[in-house]
Amino acid sequence: MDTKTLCLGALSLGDASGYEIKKMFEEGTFSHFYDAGYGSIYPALNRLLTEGLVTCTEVEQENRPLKKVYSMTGTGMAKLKADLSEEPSRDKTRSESIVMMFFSHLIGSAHREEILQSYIDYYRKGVDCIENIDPTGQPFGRQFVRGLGLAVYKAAAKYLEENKDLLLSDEEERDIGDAA
Amino acid sequence: MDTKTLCLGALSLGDASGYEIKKMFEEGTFSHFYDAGYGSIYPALNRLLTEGLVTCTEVEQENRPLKKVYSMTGTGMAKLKADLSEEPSRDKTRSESIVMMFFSHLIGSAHREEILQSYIDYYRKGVDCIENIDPTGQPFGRQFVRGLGLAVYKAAAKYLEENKDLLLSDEEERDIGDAA
DNA sequence: TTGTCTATATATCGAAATGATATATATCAA
DNA sequence: TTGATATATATCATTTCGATATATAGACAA
Repeated sequence: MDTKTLCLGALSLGDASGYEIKKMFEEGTFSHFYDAGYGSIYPALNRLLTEGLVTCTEVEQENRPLKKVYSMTGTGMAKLKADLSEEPSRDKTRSESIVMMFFSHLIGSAHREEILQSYIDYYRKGVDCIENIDPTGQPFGRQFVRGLGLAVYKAAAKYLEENKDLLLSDEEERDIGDAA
Repeated sequence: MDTKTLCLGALSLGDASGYEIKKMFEEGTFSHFYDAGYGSIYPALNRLLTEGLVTCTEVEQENRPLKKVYSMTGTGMAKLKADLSEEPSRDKTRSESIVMMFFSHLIGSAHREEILQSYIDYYRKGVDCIENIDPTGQPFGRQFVRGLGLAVYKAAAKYLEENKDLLLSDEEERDIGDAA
């Protein structure tokens, strides 16, 4: 599974431009479980075009630049279903915030507080964002994923808030303090 | 922050070979918050060598191939601290399992069950793995991260187990069933 | 003996992704 | 006029990915 598959998935929800698909990854439909940027979305859409899995229509807009709207072909839908029927590979995660908390003995306490507060905010905003999605009438899988995101984000926010003292307390062997 | 920084972080915990560092990403120290493979670890180590941030000693072993053990230099430690003191970029996540659950209306019910069960097992194993790490005497940040991982993994496993009916129930508008 | 599997090790490569940036069409404020 | 914002498409040097290769061993089955 690669960005092509996710673009097909996005288009299975309705025709969209590259920019709109990026929005879905950014702070929308897919944001809490799949990450992709312009540098992979546009090449993926071009590959899908070349392979006949999507079609593309240029649309003129008022007060806005020209827009390319992509649609799935029947072959594209078949490919999406085939990809979804494979064995999933393992989850991939990279969190610089957690790395910094792991090595928090190597950084100053002001930075530590900053990272922690930003991370709490990130999860609280994520909870709000997911809660604002109305699950009514959506496919069961989509409702399930919404609930999973909520459960995880709430648990993370709760833990971060309740255990901040552990992260922020000073260790006797810390070799840099507020002087850093 | 890139794989070089994480390799420096790994070496701040003690000298190690490329293979041992990979193990830390795979099912060890970093596995639930930072992902990296051989294809990025070895080039990163070579770049660190070129830049004088690590040194490397070849060690002969009995019944085992030659091993290259890497150590941090003082410059390497300074670089690690500098990297850890920057603003963290946003978390990156990719979960094919969740993608498949999101589009579960497009796949057969046997595959749905399989994915769900594998995902529950994955989280349950993660909980066991983290619980087996003894937090005693570790830096507070490391203890904090262990607790965060536990909180999140438990919440995910709990949700998955308690809501499996939602994912596995049939929708009237499903256009493929067990025939796929 | 060969093949397969496992574990410990280092390494590589074509394809994909990254992060930053560029460009374009608009609007608005300083 | 410049800078910021929003909507849009696109690109590029660098890094990463996933699979694979190679090496040193040992164990086991055909």
